[in-house]
Amino acid sequence: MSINPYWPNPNANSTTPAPAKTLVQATYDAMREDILSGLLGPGTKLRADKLKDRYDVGASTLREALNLLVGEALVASEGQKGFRVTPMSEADFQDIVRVRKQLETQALRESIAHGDDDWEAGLVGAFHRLTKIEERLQEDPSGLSGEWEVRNRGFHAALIAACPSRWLHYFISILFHQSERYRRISLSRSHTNGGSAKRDVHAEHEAIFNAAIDRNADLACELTEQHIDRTLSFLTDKGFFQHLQDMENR
Amino acid sequence: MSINPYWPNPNANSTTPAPAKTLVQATYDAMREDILSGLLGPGTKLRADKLKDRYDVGASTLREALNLLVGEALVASEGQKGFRVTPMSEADFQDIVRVRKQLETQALRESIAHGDDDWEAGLVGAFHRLTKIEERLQEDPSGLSGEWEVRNRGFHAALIAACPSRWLHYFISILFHQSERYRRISLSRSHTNGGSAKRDVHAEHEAIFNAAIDRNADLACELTEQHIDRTLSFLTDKGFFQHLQDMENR
DNA sequence: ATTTTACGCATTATCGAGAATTTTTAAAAG
DNA sequence: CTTTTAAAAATTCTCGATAATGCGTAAAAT
Repeated sequence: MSINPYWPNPNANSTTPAPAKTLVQATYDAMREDILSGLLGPGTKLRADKLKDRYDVGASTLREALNLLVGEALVASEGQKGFRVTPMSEADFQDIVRVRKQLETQALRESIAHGDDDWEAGLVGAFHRLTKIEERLQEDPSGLSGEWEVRNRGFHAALIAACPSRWLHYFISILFHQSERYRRISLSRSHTNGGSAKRDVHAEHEAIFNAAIDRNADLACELTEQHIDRTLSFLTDKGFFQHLQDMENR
Repeated sequence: MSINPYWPNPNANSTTPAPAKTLVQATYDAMREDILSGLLGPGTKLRADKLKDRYDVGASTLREALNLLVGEALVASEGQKGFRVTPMSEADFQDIVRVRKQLETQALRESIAHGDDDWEAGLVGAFHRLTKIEERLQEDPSGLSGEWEVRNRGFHAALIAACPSRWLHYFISILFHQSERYRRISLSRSHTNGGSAKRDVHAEHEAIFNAAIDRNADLACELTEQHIDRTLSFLTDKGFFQHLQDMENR
Protein backbone atom coordinates (compact mmCIF):
# COMPACT_ATOMS: atom_id res chain seq x y z
CA MET A 1 0.00 0.00 0.00
CA SER A 2 1.23 3.42 -0.86
CA ILE A 3 1.77 5.87 1.93
CA ASN A 4 -1.08 8.03 0.87
CA PRO A 5 -4.19 5.87 0.61
CA TYR A 6 -5.83 8.38 -1.65
CA TRP A 7 -3.45 7.68 -4.50
CA PRO A 8 -3.70 4.10 -5.56
CA ASN A 9 -0.76 1.76 -5.58
CA PRO A 10 0.16 1.17 -9.23
CA ASN A 11 1.38 -2.31 -8.29
CA ALA A 12 -2.00 -3.30 -6.89
CA ASN A 13 -2.84 -6.33 -9.00
CA SER A 14 0.41 -6.94 -10.76
CA THR A 15 3.10 -9.55 -10.63
CA THR A 16 5.97 -7.13 -10.10
CA PRO A 17 8.46 -8.73 -7.75
CA ALA A 18 8.31 -6.87 -4.49
CA PRO A 19 6.66 -3.86 -2.87
CA ALA A 20 10.15 -2.65 -1.90
CA LYS A 21 9.00 -1.14 1.34
CA THR A 22 10.92 1.84 2.48
CA LEU A 23 12.08 2.05 6.06
CA VAL A 24 9.87 5.05 6.68
CA GLN A 25 6.84 3.09 5.56
CA ALA A 26 7.72 0.12 7.71
CA THR A 27 8.16 2.35 10.73
CA TYR A 28 4.96 4.14 9.89
CA ASP A 29 3.07 0.85 9.67
CA ALA A 30 4.54 -0.44 12.90
CA MET A 31 3.81 2.73 14.78
CA ARG A 32 0.27 2.88 13.50
CA GLU A 33 -0.34 -0.67 14.61
CA ASP A 34 1.06 0.16 18.02
CA ILE A 35 -1.20 3.17 18.32
CA LEU A 36 -4.30 1.33 17.12
CA SER A 37 -3.62 -1.57 19.45
CA GLY A 38 -3.15 0.77 22.38
CA LEU A 39 0.41 -0.26 22.99
CA LEU A 40 1.12 3.42 22.60
CA GLY A 41 -1.80 4.76 24.56
CA PRO A 42 -3.68 7.99 23.90
CA GLY A 43 -1.78 11.06 25.01
CA THR A 44 1.51 9.22 25.25
CA LYS A 45 4.51 11.44 24.77
CA LEU A 46 6.53 10.11 21.86
CA ARG A 47 10.15 10.62 22.85
CA ALA A 48 12.72 10.26 20.16
CA ASP A 49 15.15 8.13 22.10
CA LYS A 50 12.61 5.55 23.20
CA LEU A 51 11.18 5.23 19.73
CA LYS A 52 14.57 5.08 18.05
CA ASP A 53 15.32 2.22 20.36
CA ARG A 54 12.01 0.48 19.82
CA TYR A 55 11.88 0.67 16.03
CA ASP A 56 15.62 0.70 15.48
CA VAL A 57 15.77 3.63 13.07
CA GLY A 58 17.49 7.00 12.89
CA ALA A 59 16.07 10.29 14.04
CA SER A 60 15.06 11.52 10.60
CA THR A 61 13.35 8.32 9.58
CA LEU A 62 11.43 8.33 12.80
CA ARG A 63 10.28 11.90 12.39
CA GLU A 64 9.19 11.24 8.83
CA ALA A 65 6.97 8.42 9.98
CA LEU A 66 5.64 10.64 12.75
CA ASN A 67 4.75 13.38 10.29
CA LEU A 68 2.95 10.85 8.16
CA LEU A 69 0.82 9.86 11.13
CA VAL A 70 0.01 13.50 11.80
CA GLY A 71 -1.85 13.51 8.50
CA GLU A 72 -4.11 10.76 9.78
CA ALA A 73 -4.58 12.53 13.09
CA LEU A 74 -3.20 9.59 15.01
CA VAL A 75 -0.29 11.71 16.19
CA ALA A 76 -0.35 15.37 17.15
CA SER A 77 2.61 17.64 16.62
CA GLU A 78 3.06 20.18 19.39
CA GLY A 79 5.01 23.12 18.10
CA GLN A 80 8.57 22.73 19.22
CA LYS A 81 7.72 20.30 21.97
CA GLY A 82 7.72 17.01 20.17
CA PHE A 83 4.97 14.57 19.27
CA ARG A 84 2.22 12.90 21.20
CA VAL A 85 -0.33 10.19 20.48
CA THR A 86 -3.60 11.93 19.75
CA PRO A 87 -5.82 11.93 22.84
CA MET A 88 -9.18 10.20 22.90
CA SER A 89 -12.45 11.54 24.20
CA GLU A 90 -16.12 10.71 24.14
CA ALA A 91 -16.88 13.84 22.15
CA ASP A 92 -14.28 12.88 19.59
CA PHE A 93 -15.71 9.41 19.14
CA GLN A 94 -19.23 10.74 18.82
CA ASP A 95 -17.97 13.04 16.11
CA ILE A 96 -16.18 10.18 14.35
CA VAL A 97 -19.33 8.08 14.45
CA ARG A 98 -21.49 10.87 13.07
CA VAL A 99 -19.24 11.69 10.15
CA ARG A 100 -18.46 8.07 9.47
CA LYS A 101 -22.14 7.23 9.15
CA GLN A 102 -22.62 10.01 6.67
CA LEU A 103 -19.64 9.09 4.52
CA GLU A 104 -19.99 5.31 4.63
CA THR A 105 -23.68 5.29 3.74
CA GLN A 106 -22.96 7.62 0.86
CA ALA A 107 -20.16 5.38 -0.37
CA LEU A 108 -22.29 2.29 0.10
CA ARG A 109 -25.07 3.75 -2.00
CA GLU A 110 -22.70 4.56 -4.80
CA SER A 111 -21.05 1.18 -4.50
CA ILE A 112 -24.35 -0.66 -4.75
CA ALA A 113 -25.32 1.48 -7.72
CA HIS A 114 -22.06 0.92 -9.59
CA GLY A 115 -21.14 -2.56 -8.42
CA ASP A 116 -20.67 -5.23 -11.07
CA ASP A 117 -20.06 -8.98 -10.83
CA ASP A 118 -16.49 -8.46 -9.74
CA TRP A 119 -17.68 -6.35 -6.86
CA GLU A 120 -20.16 -9.00 -5.80
CA ALA A 121 -17.51 -11.67 -6.04
CA GLY A 122 -15.11 -9.68 -3.92
CA LEU A 123 -17.81 -9.00 -1.37
CA VAL A 124 -18.87 -12.63 -1.16
CA GLY A 125 -15.28 -13.63 -0.65
CA ALA A 126 -14.62 -11.02 2.02
CA PHE A 127 -17.79 -11.97 3.87
CA HIS A 128 -16.84 -15.61 3.74
CA ARG A 129 -13.41 -14.93 5.16
CA LEU A 130 -14.92 -12.87 7.94
CA THR A 131 -17.55 -15.51 8.70
CA LYS A 132 -14.98 -18.24 9.06
CA ILE A 133 -12.91 -16.37 11.57
CA GLU A 134 -15.93 -15.21 13.51
CA GLU A 135 -17.05 -18.83 13.86
CA ARG A 136 -13.61 -19.82 15.01
CA LEU A 137 -13.50 -16.87 17.35
CA GLN A 138 -16.79 -17.79 18.99
CA GLU A 139 -15.47 -21.17 20.05
CA ASP A 140 -12.04 -20.01 21.04
CA PRO A 141 -11.95 -16.29 21.86
CA SER A 142 -8.21 -16.33 22.51
CA GLY A 143 -5.84 -14.92 19.96
CA LEU A 144 -6.89 -14.52 16.34
CA SER A 145 -8.16 -11.03 17.05
CA GLY A 146 -5.38 -9.57 14.93
CA GLU A 147 -6.56 -11.56 11.97
CA TRP A 148 -10.16 -10.60 12.68
CA GLU A 149 -9.17 -6.94 12.43
CA VAL A 150 -7.72 -7.57 9.01
CA ARG A 151 -10.78 -9.40 7.75
CA ASN A 152 -13.24 -6.96 9.27
CA ARG A 153 -11.39 -4.16 7.53
CA GLY A 154 -11.50 -6.19 4.32
CA PHE A 155 -15.22 -6.77 4.55
CA HIS A 156 -16.05 -3.15 5.10
CA ALA A 157 -13.71 -2.18 2.28
CA ALA A 158 -15.34 -4.72 -0.04
CA LEU A 159 -18.76 -3.28 0.69
CA ILE A 160 -17.84 0.11 -0.68
CA ALA A 161 -15.20 -1.06 -3.15
CA ALA A 162 -17.34 -0.15 -6.16
CA CYS A 163 -17.83 3.43 -5.05
CA PRO A 164 -15.87 5.49 -7.56
CA SER A 165 -15.11 8.40 -5.27
CA ARG A 166 -11.46 8.34 -4.27
CA TRP A 167 -11.96 11.08 -1.74
CA LEU A 168 -14.73 9.24 0.04
CA HIS A 169 -12.48 6.21 0.24
CA TYR A 170 -9.67 8.30 1.63
CA PHE A 171 -11.71 9.97 4.36
CA ILE A 172 -13.50 6.76 5.25
CA SER A 173 -10.24 4.92 5.69
CA ILE A 174 -9.02 7.61 8.07
CA LEU A 175 -12.19 7.44 10.13
CA PHE A 176 -12.18 3.68 10.07
CA HIS A 177 -8.74 3.63 11.61
CA GLN A 178 -9.83 6.11 14.20
CA SER A 179 -12.80 3.93 15.12
CA GLU A 180 -10.62 0.87 15.17
CA ARG A 181 -8.43 2.47 17.81
CA TYR A 182 -11.38 3.13 20.10
CA ARG A 183 -12.76 -0.36 19.64
CA ARG A 184 -9.50 -2.22 20.07
CA ILE A 185 -8.39 -0.29 23.11
CA SER A 186 -11.78 -0.70 24.74
CA LEU A 187 -11.56 -4.46 24.23
CA SER A 188 -7.97 -4.84 25.34
CA ARG A 189 -8.65 -3.30 28.72
CA SER A 190 -11.26 -4.56 31.10
CA HIS A 191 -13.97 -2.00 31.72
CA THR A 192 -16.85 -4.33 32.39
CA ASN A 193 -18.81 -1.61 34.05
CA GLY A 194 -22.33 -2.53 33.04
CA GLY A 195 -24.33 -5.14 31.25
CA SER A 196 -24.31 -3.99 27.64
CA ALA A 197 -26.56 -6.49 25.91
CA LYS A 198 -24.40 -8.98 24.12
CA ARG A 199 -23.72 -7.87 20.66
CA ASP A 200 -23.92 -10.28 17.76
CA VAL A 201 -21.55 -8.60 15.41
CA HIS A 202 -21.69 -11.42 12.92
CA ALA A 203 -25.45 -11.10 12.59
CA GLU A 204 -25.02 -7.43 11.85
CA HIS A 205 -22.45 -8.14 9.20
CA GLU A 206 -24.63 -10.80 7.65
CA ALA A 207 -27.63 -8.50 7.45
CA ILE A 208 -25.61 -5.77 5.78
CA PHE A 209 -24.10 -8.29 3.42
CA ASN A 210 -27.48 -9.64 2.35
CA ALA A 211 -28.93 -6.20 1.81
CA ALA A 212 -25.95 -5.21 -0.30
CA ILE A 213 -26.10 -8.30 -2.45
CA ASP A 214 -29.85 -7.75 -2.88
CA ARG A 215 -29.02 -4.23 -4.05
CA ASN A 216 -31.28 -2.86 -1.37
CA ALA A 217 -29.41 0.37 -0.79
CA ASP A 218 -31.85 1.88 1.68
CA LEU A 219 -31.80 -1.16 3.92
CA ALA A 220 -28.05 -1.61 3.66
CA CYS A 221 -27.48 2.00 4.66
CA GLU A 222 -29.94 1.75 7.51
CA LEU A 223 -28.20 -1.33 8.83
CA THR A 224 -24.78 0.24 8.39
CA GLU A 225 -25.83 3.24 10.42
CA GLN A 226 -27.04 0.97 13.19
CA HIS A 227 -23.85 -1.03 12.95
CA ILE A 228 -21.72 2.06 13.41
CA ASP A 229 -23.98 3.48 16.09
CA ARG A 230 -23.64 0.31 18.12
CA THR A 231 -19.90 0.76 18.34
CA LEU A 232 -20.66 3.96 20.22
CA SER A 233 -23.37 2.66 22.51
CA PHE A 234 -21.25 -0.41 23.18
CA LEU A 235 -18.38 1.69 24.48
CA THR A 236 -20.72 3.97 26.38
CA ASP A 237 -22.43 1.03 28.08
CA LYS A 238 -19.09 -0.40 29.00
CA GLY A 239 -18.19 2.80 30.77
CA PHE A 240 -15.14 3.02 28.59
CA PHE A 241 -15.04 6.78 28.42
CA GLN A 242 -14.85 7.12 32.18
CA HIS A 243 -11.50 5.39 32.14
CA LEU A 244 -9.89 7.54 29.48
CA GLN A 245 -8.14 9.89 31.86
CA ASP A 246 -6.49 6.95 33.57
CA MET A 247 -4.51 5.98 30.53
CA GLU A 248 -3.32 9.42 29.52
CA ASN A 249 -0.17 11.22 30.55
CA ARG A 250 2.51 8.62 30.48
CA MET B 1 -1.89 27.14 13.14
CA SER B 2 -0.83 23.71 14.21
CA ILE B 3 0.39 21.35 11.55
CA ASN B 4 -2.62 19.15 11.88
CA PRO B 5 -5.70 21.31 11.43
CA TYR B 6 -7.80 18.78 13.23
CA TRP B 7 -6.21 19.47 16.56
CA PRO B 8 -6.69 23.07 17.55
CA ASN B 9 -3.82 25.35 18.39
CA PRO B 10 -3.84 25.81 22.17
CA ASN B 11 -2.41 29.32 21.70
CA ALA B 12 -5.34 30.41 19.58
CA ASN B 13 -6.65 33.34 21.57
CA SER B 14 -3.87 33.89 24.04
CA THR B 15 -1.27 36.51 24.65
CA THR B 16 1.66 34.11 24.72
CA PRO B 17 4.61 35.72 22.98
CA ALA B 18 5.14 33.91 19.71
CA PRO B 19 3.92 30.93 17.73
CA ALA B 20 7.54 29.73 17.59
CA LYS B 21 7.24 28.29 14.12
CA THR B 22 9.43 25.37 13.41
CA LEU B 23 11.44 25.25 10.22
CA VAL B 24 9.52 22.23 9.03
CA GLN B 25 6.27 24.12 9.38
CA ALA B 26 7.61 27.13 7.55
CA THR B 27 8.85 24.95 4.72
CA TYR B 28 5.55 23.12 4.69
CA ASP B 29 3.63 26.38 4.45
CA ALA B 30 5.88 27.73 1.71
CA MET B 31 5.67 24.56 -0.32
CA ARG B 32 1.93 24.36 0.02
CA GLU B 33 1.59 27.91 -1.20
CA ASP B 34 3.84 27.12 -4.16
CA ILE B 35 1.76 24.08 -5.03
CA LEU B 36 -1.57 25.89 -4.65
CA SER B 37 -0.34 28.81 -6.73
CA GLY B 38 0.88 26.48 -9.44
CA LEU B 39 4.47 27.56 -9.10
CA LEU B 40 5.08 23.89 -8.55
CA GLY B 41 2.77 22.51 -11.21
CA PRO B 42 0.82 19.25 -11.07
CA GLY B 43 2.98 16.22 -11.67
CA THR B 44 6.21 18.08 -11.06
CA LYS B 45 9.00 15.88 -9.83
CA LEU B 46 10.18 17.22 -6.51
CA ARG B 47 13.95 16.75 -6.56
CA ALA B 48 15.72 17.10 -3.28
CA ASP B 49 18.57 19.29 -4.53
CA LYS B 50 16.36 21.84 -6.24
CA LEU B 51 14.09 22.14 -3.24
CA LYS B 52 16.95 22.31 -0.76
CA ASP B 53 18.23 25.19 -2.81
CA ARG B 54 14.86 26.89 -3.12
CA TYR B 55 13.78 26.69 0.50
CA ASP B 56 17.25 26.70 1.98
CA VAL B 57 16.81 23.77 4.36
CA GLY B 58 18.45 20.43 4.98
CA ALA B 59 17.42 17.13 3.51
CA SER B 60 15.58 15.87 6.57
CA THR B 61 13.63 19.05 7.12
CA LEU B 62 12.60 19.01 3.51
CA ARG B 63 11.41 15.43 3.61
CA GLU B 64 9.45 16.06 6.78
CA ALA B 65 7.56 18.86 5.10
CA LEU B 66 7.01 16.63 2.09
CA ASN B 67 5.55 13.88 4.23
CA LEU B 68 3.24 16.39 5.83
CA LEU B 69 1.93 17.37 2.41
CA VAL B 70 1.35 13.74 1.55
CA GLY B 71 -1.29 13.69 4.27
CA GLU B 72 -3.16 16.43 2.46
CA ALA B 73 -2.78 14.68 -0.86
CA LEU B 74 -0.97 17.64 -2.35
CA VAL B 75 2.16 15.55 -2.76
CA ALA B 76 2.40 11.90 -3.73
CA SER B 77 5.14 9.65 -2.45
CA GLU B 78 6.30 7.17 -5.08
CA GLY B 79 7.79 4.22 -3.32
CA GLN B 80 11.52 4.57 -3.49
CA LYS B 81 11.49 7.08 -6.32
CA GLY B 82 10.99 10.35 -4.56
CA PHE B 83 8.09 12.74 -4.42
CA ARG B 84 5.90 14.40 -6.98
CA VAL B 85 3.23 17.07 -6.92
CA THR B 86 -0.11 15.29 -7.04
CA PRO B 87 -1.46 15.29 -10.60
CA MET B 88 -4.72 16.98 -11.51
CA SER B 89 -7.55 15.62 -13.60
CA GLU B 90 -11.11 16.42 -14.47
CA ALA B 91 -12.33 13.28 -12.75
CA ASP B 92 -10.49 14.26 -9.59
CA PHE B 93 -12.00 17.72 -9.53
CA GLN B 94 -15.49 16.35 -10.13
CA ASP B 95 -14.94 14.07 -7.18
CA ILE B 96 -13.68 16.92 -5.04
CA VAL B 97 -16.73 19.01 -5.93
CA ARG B 98 -19.14 16.19 -5.15
CA VAL B 99 -17.71 15.39 -1.75
CA ARG B 100 -17.15 19.02 -0.90
CA LYS B 101 -20.80 19.82 -1.52
CA GLN B 102 -21.90 17.05 0.76
CA LEU B 103 -19.56 17.99 3.59
CA GLU B 104 -19.91 21.75 3.39
CA THR B 105 -23.70 21.72 3.31
CA GLN B 106 -23.74 19.40 6.28
CA ALA B 107 -21.37 21.66 8.18
CA LEU B 108 -23.34 24.74 7.17
CA ARG B 109 -26.56 23.24 8.48
CA GLU B 110 -24.97 22.45 11.81
CA SER B 111 -23.33 25.84 11.93
CA ILE B 112 -26.60 27.66 11.32
CA ALA B 113 -28.27 25.49 13.93
CA HIS B 114 -25.62 26.08 16.59
CA GLY B 115 -24.46 29.58 15.70
CA ASP B 116 -24.71 32.25 18.37
CA ASP B 117 -24.12 36.00 18.30
CA ASP B 118 -20.38 35.53 18.15
CA TRP B 119 -20.75 33.40 15.07
CA GLU B 120 -22.91 36.03 13.41
CA ALA B 121 -20.43 38.73 14.31
CA GLY B 122 -17.56 36.78 12.88
CA LEU B 123 -19.50 36.07 9.73
CA VAL B 124 -20.50 39.69 9.24
CA GLY B 125 -16.90 40.73 9.67
CA ALA B 126 -15.56 38.13 7.27
CA PHE B 127 -18.14 39.03 4.67
CA HIS B 128 -17.30 42.69 5.03
CA ARG B 129 -13.61 42.05 4.54
CA LEU B 130 -14.34 39.98 1.48
CA THR B 131 -16.71 42.59 0.06
CA LYS B 132 -14.15 45.34 0.36
CA ILE B 133 -11.48 43.49 -1.53
CA GLU B 134 -13.90 42.29 -4.18
CA GLU B 135 -14.93 45.90 -4.80
CA ARG B 136 -11.32 46.92 -5.05
CA LEU B 137 -10.58 43.97 -7.28
CA GLN B 138 -13.37 44.88 -9.70
CA GLU B 139 -11.83 48.26 -10.42
CA ASP B 140 -8.25 47.11 -10.49
CA PRO B 141 -7.93 43.40 -11.23
CA SER B 142 -4.15 43.46 -10.92
CA GLY B 143 -2.47 42.05 -7.85
CA LEU B 144 -4.41 41.66 -4.59
CA SER B 145 -5.43 38.17 -5.61
CA GLY B 146 -3.30 36.73 -2.84
CA GLU B 147 -5.20 38.73 -0.27
CA TRP B 148 -8.48 37.74 -1.90
CA GLU B 149 -7.57 34.09 -1.39
CA VAL B 150 -7.05 34.74 2.30
CA ARG B 151 -10.36 36.55 2.72
CA ASN B 152 -12.30 34.08 0.63
CA ARG B 153 -10.95 31.30 2.78
CA GLY B 154 -11.89 33.32 5.85
CA PHE B 155 -15.44 33.88 4.68
CA HIS B 156 -16.07 30.23 3.94
CA ALA B 157 -14.53 29.30 7.27
CA ALA B 158 -16.73 31.83 9.09
CA LEU B 159 -19.84 30.35 7.50
CA ILE B 160 -19.25 26.97 9.08
CA ALA B 161 -17.36 28.16 12.14
CA ALA B 162 -20.19 27.21 14.50
CA CYS B 163 -20.33 23.64 13.31
CA PRO B 164 -19.07 21.60 16.24
CA SER B 165 -17.69 18.70 14.21
CA ARG B 166 -13.92 18.80 14.17
CA TRP B 167 -13.72 16.05 11.59
CA LEU B 168 -15.96 17.87 9.17
CA HIS B 169 -13.76 20.92 9.55
CA TYR B 170 -10.67 18.87 8.94
CA PHE B 171 -11.92 17.18 5.78
CA ILE B 172 -13.45 20.37 4.46
CA SER B 173 -10.21 22.24 4.86
CA ILE B 174 -8.40 19.57 2.88
CA LEU B 175 -10.94 19.70 0.07
CA PHE B 176 -10.98 23.47 0.12
CA HIS B 177 -7.25 23.55 -0.47
CA GLN B 178 -7.61 21.07 -3.27
CA SER B 179 -10.26 23.22 -4.91
CA GLU B 180 -8.17 26.27 -4.40
CA ARG B 181 -5.37 24.72 -6.39
CA TYR B 182 -7.62 24.04 -9.36
CA ARG B 183 -9.10 27.50 -9.27
CA ARG B 184 -5.87 29.39 -8.85
CA ILE B 185 -3.99 27.50 -11.50
CA SER B 186 -6.86 27.87 -13.94
CA LEU B 187 -6.81 31.63 -13.40
CA SER B 188 -3.05 32.05 -13.54
CA ARG B 189 -2.84 30.51 -16.98
CA SER B 190 -4.79 31.76 -19.96
CA HIS B 191 -7.22 29.17 -21.22
CA THR B 192 -9.87 31.45 -22.64
CA ASN B 193 -11.31 28.73 -24.75
CA GLY B 194 -14.96 29.59 -24.70
CA GLY B 195 -17.42 32.16 -23.51
CA SER B 196 -18.27 31.04 -19.98
CA ALA B 197 -20.91 33.47 -18.90
CA LYS B 198 -19.31 36.02 -16.62
CA ARG B 199 -19.53 34.92 -13.09
CA ASP B 200 -20.49 37.33 -10.34
CA VAL B 201 -18.79 35.65 -7.45
CA HIS B 202 -19.59 38.47 -5.09
CA ALA B 203 -23.31 38.12 -5.73
CA GLU B 204 -23.05 34.43 -4.90
CA HIS B 205 -21.25 35.18 -1.68
CA GLU B 206 -23.78 37.82 -0.75
CA ALA B 207 -26.71 35.48 -1.32
CA ILE B 208 -25.16 32.78 0.81
CA PHE B 209 -24.33 35.31 3.49
CA ASN B 210 -27.90 36.62 3.64
CA ALA B 211 -29.40 33.16 3.79
CA ALA B 212 -27.05 32.19 6.60
CA ILE B 213 -27.79 35.30 8.63
CA ASP B 214 -31.51 34.69 8.09
CA ARG B 215 -30.98 31.18 9.44
CA ASN B 216 -32.46 29.79 6.27
CA ALA B 217 -30.46 26.59 6.19
CA ASP B 218 -32.18 25.06 3.17
CA LEU B 219 -31.58 28.11 1.03
CA ALA B 220 -28.03 28.59 2.25
CA CYS B 221 -27.18 24.99 1.41
CA GLU B 222 -28.84 25.22 -1.96
CA LEU B 223 -26.83 28.32 -2.79
CA THR B 224 -23.63 26.78 -1.48
CA GLU B 225 -24.09 23.78 -3.72
CA GLN B 226 -24.57 26.04 -6.71
CA HIS B 227 -21.57 28.07 -5.66
CA ILE B 228 -19.36 25.00 -5.56
CA ASP B 229 -20.86 23.57 -8.72
CA ARG B 230 -20.02 26.74 -10.59
CA THR B 231 -16.34 26.32 -9.85
CA LEU B 232 -16.57 23.13 -11.84
CA SER B 233 -18.60 24.41 -14.77
CA PHE B 234 -16.41 27.49 -14.87
CA LEU B 235 -13.29 25.43 -15.40
CA THR B 236 -15.03 23.13 -17.82
CA ASP B 237 -16.29 26.05 -19.91
CA LYS B 238 -12.83 27.52 -19.95
CA GLY B 239 -11.47 24.32 -21.41
CA PHE B 240 -9.09 24.12 -18.52
CA PHE B 241 -9.02 20.37 -18.33
CA GLN B 242 -7.85 20.03 -21.91
CA HIS B 243 -4.65 21.80 -21.02
CA LEU B 244 -3.76 19.66 -18.05
CA GLN B 245 -1.42 17.31 -19.87
CA ASP B 246 0.59 20.27 -21.12
CA MET B 247 1.70 21.26 -17.69
CA GLU B 248 2.63 17.84 -16.38
CA ASN B 249 5.95 16.03 -16.58
CA ARG B 250 8.51 18.63 -15.81
C1' DA C 1 17.92 -6.18 -34.80
C1' DT C 2 16.49 -7.26 -30.23
C1' DT C 3 17.37 -8.58 -25.76
C1' DT C 4 20.44 -9.09 -21.94
C1' DT C 5 24.04 -7.79 -18.86
C1' DA C 6 27.16 -4.80 -16.67
C1' DC C 7 28.79 -0.52 -15.40
C1' DG C 8 28.77 4.44 -13.97
C1' DC C 9 25.95 8.32 -12.81
C1' DA C 10 22.09 10.60 -10.65
C1' DT C 11 18.80 10.61 -7.08
C1' DT C 12 16.80 9.06 -2.95
C1' DA C 13 16.83 7.16 1.74
C1' DT C 14 19.08 6.77 6.12
C1' DC C 15 21.94 7.90 9.83
C1' DG C 16 24.30 10.19 13.71
C1' DA C 17 26.22 14.47 15.37
C1' DG C 18 25.71 19.24 16.58
C1' DA C 19 22.68 23.46 17.29
C1' DA C 20 18.52 25.31 19.21
C1' DT C 21 14.82 24.94 22.37
C1' DT C 22 12.25 23.46 26.31
C1' DT C 23 12.07 21.46 30.89
C1' DT C 24 14.03 20.61 35.23
C1' DT C 25 16.66 21.82 39.18
C1' DA C 26 18.49 24.75 42.40
C1' DA C 27 19.89 29.03 44.26
C1' DA C 28 18.71 33.85 45.27
C1' DA C 29 15.57 37.50 46.18
C1' DG C 30 11.38 39.41 47.97
C1' DC D 1 7.01 30.60 52.17
C1' DT D 2 6.45 32.13 47.59
C1' DT D 3 8.25 34.05 43.54
C1' DT D 4 12.07 35.14 40.48
C1' DT D 5 16.29 34.24 38.27
C1' DA D 6 19.88 31.48 36.57
C1' DA D 7 22.36 27.52 35.44
C1' DA D 8 22.13 22.45 34.09
C1' DA D 9 19.98 18.66 31.96
C1' DA D 10 17.01 16.62 28.82
C1' DT D 11 14.75 16.73 24.50
C1' DT D 12 13.77 18.27 20.06
C1' DC D 13 15.12 20.14 15.68
C1' DT D 14 18.25 20.70 11.89
C1' DC D 15 22.03 19.70 9.01
C1' DG D 16 25.48 17.47 5.97
C1' DA D 17 27.64 13.12 4.98
C1' DT D 18 27.20 8.31 3.75
C1' DA D 19 24.73 4.25 2.17
C1' DA D 20 21.26 2.33 -0.75
C1' DT D 21 18.58 2.37 -4.71
C1' DG D 22 17.10 3.43 -9.28
C1' DC D 23 18.20 5.09 -14.07
C1' DG D 24 20.54 5.57 -18.33
C1' DT D 25 24.12 4.09 -21.49
C1' DA D 26 26.71 1.06 -23.92
C1' DA D 27 28.90 -3.32 -24.69
C1' DA D 28 28.00 -8.28 -25.23
C1' DA D 29 25.12 -12.08 -26.36
C1' DT D 30 21.35 -14.33 -28.71
